[in-house]
Amino acid sequence: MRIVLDIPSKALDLDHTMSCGQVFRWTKSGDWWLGTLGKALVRMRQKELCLEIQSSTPISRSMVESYLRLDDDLSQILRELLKDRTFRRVTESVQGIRVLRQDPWECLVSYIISRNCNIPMIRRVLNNLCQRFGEEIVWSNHVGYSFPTPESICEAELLDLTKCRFRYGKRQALELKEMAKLVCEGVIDFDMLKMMPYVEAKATLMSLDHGVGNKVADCVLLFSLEKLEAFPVDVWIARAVVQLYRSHIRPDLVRRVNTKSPLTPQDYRGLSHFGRLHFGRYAGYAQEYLYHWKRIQENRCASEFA
DNA sequence: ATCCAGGATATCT
DNA sequence: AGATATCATGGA
Repeated sequence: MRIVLDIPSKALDLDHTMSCGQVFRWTKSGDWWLGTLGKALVRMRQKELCLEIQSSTPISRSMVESYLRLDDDLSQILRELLKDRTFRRVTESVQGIRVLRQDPWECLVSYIISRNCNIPMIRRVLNNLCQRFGEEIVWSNHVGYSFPTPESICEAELLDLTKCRFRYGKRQALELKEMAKLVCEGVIDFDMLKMMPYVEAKATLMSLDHGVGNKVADCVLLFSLEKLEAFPVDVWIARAVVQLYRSHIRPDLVRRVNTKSPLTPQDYRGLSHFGRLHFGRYAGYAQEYLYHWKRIQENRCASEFA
């Protein structure tokens, strides 16, 4: 399959999009990115304005276009964000990032696991999880694993889950099992969450009380539940915002970020609220550009994807 | 050795 | 409401 990206609204930089820390399971070998979409093992590569896609089993063009959010008019989104002159500095070095439309269950699990971890570790743990509880997919010389279904996690033994070596072992194994159960029972209904307004959907996710706080909720909302106004805040975003928008941020918060003291819940609300207010309905897009820009600046993206 | 990474939560005051 | 302790991996 080929997708031609010959108009600005369809602009894309596959490398930046795959490596900017929103997804964790894609790997790059040569110029091909290899990953899974549903139960298909997929590889894609970009040459200038042409995207080439191959898969182990047939997948539809609309499935790929949806995943890459090619339905978003990127030139229009950036036109809105670039009304802020400061943001231009960011897009001088980072271009073509798209927020991906992830599967909500995979996204939820990924960000529950992500707590207090760096990206290589998140990748390792997720791979452990998929190898143990997903389905093996063999495709010529490639081997991959589909993401475990909620049912498979629901039925998993706690001891087997902990073998995935989560950051917070047994505690997170329990959280995943509880979440899987709620999804299986229909208590968590991702289609409902997609239809709710941002604030309501976020409150619903956080009220479940199984490892979803402010940050995880915002990531899941942005990356899988159509809330492009969500503005997740981690240490990198805090540093980027303090560096670029210092005058908008309370001095004591600036000092705490600069001294690398832990972010309090109020700090989170302050920074996330600033993001949504300042960048508007596409704050989540701005967030991804800021995040990747700051990590490149601090030299933290050195090839973690082999 | 110490510090740090896409934090959340229970338990204090 | 706000501060604090706890959870407990693995790389630099």
